[in-house]
Amino acid sequence: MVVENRPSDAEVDRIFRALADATRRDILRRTLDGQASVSQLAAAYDMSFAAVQKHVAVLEGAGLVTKEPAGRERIVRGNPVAVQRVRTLLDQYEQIWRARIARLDALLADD
Amino acid sequence: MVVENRPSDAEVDRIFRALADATRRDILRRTLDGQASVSQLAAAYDMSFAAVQKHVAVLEGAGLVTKEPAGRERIVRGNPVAVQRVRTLLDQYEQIWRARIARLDALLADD
DNA sequence: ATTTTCTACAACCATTTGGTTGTACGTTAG
DNA sequence: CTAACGTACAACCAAATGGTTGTAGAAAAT
Repeated sequence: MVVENRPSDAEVDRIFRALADATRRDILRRTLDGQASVSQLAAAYDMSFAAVQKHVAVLEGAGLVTKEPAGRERIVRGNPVAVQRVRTLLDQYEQIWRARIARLDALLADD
Repeated sequence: MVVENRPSDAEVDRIFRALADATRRDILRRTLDGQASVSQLAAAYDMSFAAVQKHVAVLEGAGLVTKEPAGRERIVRGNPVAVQRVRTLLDQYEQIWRARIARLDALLADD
């Protein structure tokens, strides 16, 4: 059974909003490439630990990343399923456009 | 010659930010499906004309939409090329994840 | 046992965002 | 010509964003 519930507007808002920041996109890249603790991530950026913590929270709130406790650390992992879902969303816009082109083609066809 | 210059961080910020609002996503859908004037768009939403005008401006700033004068109206059209570019961006995240999986597979292979 | 490390969270601040109303101006209709 | 329409733009406002510092607590290292 494929769950694949259609995401709500608010969820989509959160996903795109999370992606609308270069630091967060970089965190997503890193954690898709391999897991990292919050402090390891924080070391990579020229901002406070708390700021990076917030960025991770935004990504987590969007479902793009998961955070799992491991001793005193929190391990952050990129969520490939969520990324896939965003692509699916974008596909829908392309479908709309292709449908329009198809209609225009149909108009031009002299059958 | 394929132009396809890699978009800057700021450009990507603008694109995702533009998509992080349900009204703007709806405007994009409509204008990919078929052109519309700003006032036609405004009639579709429960907010002021000026608010819709701003949403269109955000989409235009992100390159997701173009605005062309036609008499006293401004015709808004969705830009399929920009949509395609966003998809390409998302693809890169998936590539990163697939590369990781490939590495893990290589580790497990006992050759 | 003490200190250090990693995290959580609150409080604060400047800037941006998403909305409003109001004014002004070019374009089309009567 | 005058009125109505479509747009642009400024000014304003509340809320959200992206950053900071500071405090506190749990886990690990010495």
